Amino acid sequence: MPELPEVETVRRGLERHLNGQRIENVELRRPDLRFSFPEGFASRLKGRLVERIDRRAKYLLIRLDNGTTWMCHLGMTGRWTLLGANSTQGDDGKHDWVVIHLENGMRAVFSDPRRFGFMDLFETSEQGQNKFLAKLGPEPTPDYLTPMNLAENLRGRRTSMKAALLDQRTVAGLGNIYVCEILFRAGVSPRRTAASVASKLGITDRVTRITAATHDVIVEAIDAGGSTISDFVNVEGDLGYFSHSFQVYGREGSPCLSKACDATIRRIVQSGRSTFYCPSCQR
DNA sequence: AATCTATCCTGTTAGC
DNA sequence: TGCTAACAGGATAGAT
Repeated sequence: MPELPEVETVRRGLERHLNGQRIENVELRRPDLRFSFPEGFASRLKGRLVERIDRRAKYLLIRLDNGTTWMCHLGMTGRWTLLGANSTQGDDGKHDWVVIHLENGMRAVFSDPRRFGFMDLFETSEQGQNKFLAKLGPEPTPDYLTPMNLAENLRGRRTSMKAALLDQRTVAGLGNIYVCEILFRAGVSPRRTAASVASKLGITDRVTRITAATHDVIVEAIDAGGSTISDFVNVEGDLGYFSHSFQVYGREGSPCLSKACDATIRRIVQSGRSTFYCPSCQR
């Protein structure tokens, strides 16, 4: 499944192949994915030049030459594949919903079996008003996420730390796996309330540790994504390349990997999602 | 106002 | 062996 580093890898791959290319034709093979495509979607893309591609959280933002942005979210199983003019490789057909025909004869194919992905079009100048982007919190990188603004976003909230970090208004782009890993590295229990982590008095040790753990996990994951998936074309499967580094995710019943800890990783359900944590290391 | 729950979807896997 | 049920999860709408 595409996690943030894979979205970033896809961004780089799309940028490499789509930048400067004109969209010659767009095939829409169904009227919706997670949501309906916007009105006139295919015709509004047709004839446009791709200027560059940005990313915000897990959203791909494809900038077109007429001042519009084509937004794409990969959902759970969304994938872009670049195919040469005569190639059918990597094209399973069954879940290929959007086919972009480029001027140079290549095709960019969006497939998504579970259809949790979605696309949108908006005026780039009105990006701040886009409903998907408007409420997002800071990116999980040092330039944006600081102990100060994390503390502000947690202060007074009665919800659990797990739920607070999954909330895209707290930090943008974190998913279930990352939140589990971040809280383990920070040594903070996922069950602890946000309010107890960010005291009224100011920045706490826990806030500092969560901030640093977030920066580190994201950087490592992006590096792992970048090094493992070297070429975006014909990406192999959805297996988590970062998964070999998991300390807690999916390790229920296995020993904690911290030195001198003999506890067992536990799984609980919070907000309808699995949480993995070490009851001894995370307090 | 904040926070919880159900919903969407289907391939994979665990259990009987 | 073959069936069913649980599970995965981002973001939204609606309920509390």
